[in-house]
Amino acid sequence: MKYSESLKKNKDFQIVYRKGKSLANHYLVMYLLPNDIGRNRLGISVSRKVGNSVVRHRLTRLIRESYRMSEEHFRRGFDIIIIARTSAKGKSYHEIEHALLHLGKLHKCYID
RNA sequence: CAGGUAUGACAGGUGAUCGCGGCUGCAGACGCCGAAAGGCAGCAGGUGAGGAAAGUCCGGGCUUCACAGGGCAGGAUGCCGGAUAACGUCCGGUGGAGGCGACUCCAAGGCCAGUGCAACAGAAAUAAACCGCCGGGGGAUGCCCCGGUAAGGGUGGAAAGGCAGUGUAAGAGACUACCGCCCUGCUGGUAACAGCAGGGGCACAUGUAAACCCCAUCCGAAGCAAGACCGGAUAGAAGCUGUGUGGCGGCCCGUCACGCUUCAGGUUGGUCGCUUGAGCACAGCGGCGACGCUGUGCCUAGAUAGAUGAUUGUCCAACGACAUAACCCGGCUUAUCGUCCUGCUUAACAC
Repeated sequence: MKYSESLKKNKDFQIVYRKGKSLANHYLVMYLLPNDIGRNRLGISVSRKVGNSVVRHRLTRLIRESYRMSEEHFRRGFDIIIIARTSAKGKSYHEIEHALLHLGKLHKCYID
């Protein structure tokens, strides 16, 4: 992705969980923490409770794709973690995308 | 035709746009990141999950522990022969069970080595007389006593081989024929076993060994977070001192190495292992078959928070099931929307 990379280390996840702001809707939870590298780092978490490996992979792909398609609308310089909730299981791309953008607007990091 | 049965194949196709992981080339260049080891951005080309990738139930390779040793304990397997690297898998047989049949199923060694267990019911459960039957004695009606009897009744998963006859007071392998069982011999078969002949009257007498156990065969352990290498950082304090600690799954030996234990703190980045392999395809030969041999051709994911997706057009049997490689193979088991090929079979029902 052009302006973003993925959040990998467990330690970074812990920091965002502890210090970041969180907002949620029916399908997703979003944690947000400003960083100082001028780029966004995206982490996606889908717990085993949601489903088996195939279900979890599909959800991460849908979330990543939704973010990628509207990447230029997000403000830069944040660590973002998206958590899929159990109700997101089996939902289509459009539903997931809608939920993600809704959260972005709530966090005021999404600009039309 | 329809049903059944066995085996095999496929697992949405295709176009456009956007996007992702390896690989090769440009390129041992230039640039960038990093303390270093090392790594990365760009363009082009090509490539990129399954029949079960799953469960992790077996077996093997590989790696390290000492190239892995002795004994005990423990575990696994269990008709015979073969295949294989190996197996608890597969193939071909034997025996048993089911089905009209094609065919399917099987934890299929040993309770005349020993020990244990067998609820309830039943008179009695490894031991037998409740009813009945028969004989004798007593009493007078519907019974009592003694003895014989396992053919009959009843209980049970199982009651001293079955059935028919002879026999008898009534009965009984007490005796006889047939069947079964056990023993011996012969014939066929590599063998499991089958067939035939002769003998034993049949035993300390039932079942259970997914009860202990016995017999035979096999098994060292831990796992790719295995392990090898490169680079960086670091801080100690207290205690114990040998019949000590660890390598080595449990115990005893044996053997090798070494100070050890507790508390506190810090670092935890990179490369390799990582895909050429008991590999795949085709042809020929050998074998009933599993499979083997030979020849020719091919290279077909390799991530490390983890790549196959999204949008849309179109086609089909039309919301396309189950389910995502993580060191690699051989199996087993379980999940699954459906579609199709081929062999074989058909009693009853329908035509």
